[in-house]
Amino acid sequence: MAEKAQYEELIRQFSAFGAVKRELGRILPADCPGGSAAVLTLLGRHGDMRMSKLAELLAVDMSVTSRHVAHIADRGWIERSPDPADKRSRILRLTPEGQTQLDELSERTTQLLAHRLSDWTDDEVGQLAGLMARLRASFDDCRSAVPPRPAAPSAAEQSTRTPAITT
Amino acid sequence: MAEKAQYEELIRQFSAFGAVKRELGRILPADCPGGSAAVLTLLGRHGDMRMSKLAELLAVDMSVTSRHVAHIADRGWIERSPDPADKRSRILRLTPEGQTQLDELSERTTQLLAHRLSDWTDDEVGQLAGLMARLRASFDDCRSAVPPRPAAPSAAEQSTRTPAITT
DNA sequence: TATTGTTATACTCTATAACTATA
DNA sequence: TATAGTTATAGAGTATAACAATA
Repeated sequence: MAEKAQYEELIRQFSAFGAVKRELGRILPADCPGGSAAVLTLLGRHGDMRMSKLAELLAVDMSVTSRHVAHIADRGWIERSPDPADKRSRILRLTPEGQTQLDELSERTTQLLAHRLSDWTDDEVGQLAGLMARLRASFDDCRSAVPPRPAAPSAAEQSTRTPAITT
Repeated sequence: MAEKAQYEELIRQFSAFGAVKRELGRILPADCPGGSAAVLTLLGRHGDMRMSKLAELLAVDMSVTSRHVAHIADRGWIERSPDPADKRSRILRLTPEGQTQLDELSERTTQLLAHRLSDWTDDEVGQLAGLMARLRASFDDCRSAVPPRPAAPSAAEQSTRTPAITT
């Protein structure tokens, strides 16, 4: 358990991180904003998946996911095939054009980081990535562990989407 | 200089960090969104300053700063006094009410982090904060060092604001 | 003429709620 | 009745451009 002053310092760094995020956003292609880039990256990393799985990985509401996905589908970067096992679902898959776009994204961001972090060692980059991964994990763990009722959180409580109205 | 795969991993962590940011945003008081909180925090940390200095610390355009500042001034959390040395400028200063609001913010965010990072050591928290500070510094350095003409970047190039039209 | 700060407008990301079509 | 996904609407953050007051 750390000191309060350390948490305050950490919060300040979180806030300042926005500037880094914005600079990375500026190098994106015109019709591929951050949300689209995130979807392409996750599909490239984890392979074909359903909307709900993608929403979970993005850690945003399904409605948000739906809009990002529609945007990149309009541009032919992904295909949405019906899921034979469940006609409500759609399977998302990168098209060759999507892969090309993803390669372009990777090229640009990698190049920017290579410039900006030219004096960072391989080990330091790994440390930062590792600590940020652990940070995310610490927040994820608590999302299911903390809620009011300590026992067996329901599927609805863990869901990333707007709860349906239980009339 | 690190490997391309490491940069890609780092980018993924940057993207996932949004979930942490959003969770922190959810605990803010109703009339104190993230932008207002950032302004209060910087004024508490660095003391009285002018709009332009604040915009630089926030690393956003002055127009954005102006809106955040207007929001918290409307609530009586800061005073905007005319700068005797330059009548175009305004000096921003936390009011006692602003300090109270800032204390409340600090209390809430500290408490959330204490919960989420309960299994992090003091040293680990410090490492993450340190690496993020260095990350920001690496990006800042390049902002003034990289532009097209290598020699003596003009004031306009370093400014955080929309350049005036030079008619 | 240049700079400080404000305002108007537009774009991106997000969440909530209501809706559909399946299950 | 519950779930997968879509769409409409609203709120926050940001950037660009045009503007007023002052240097």
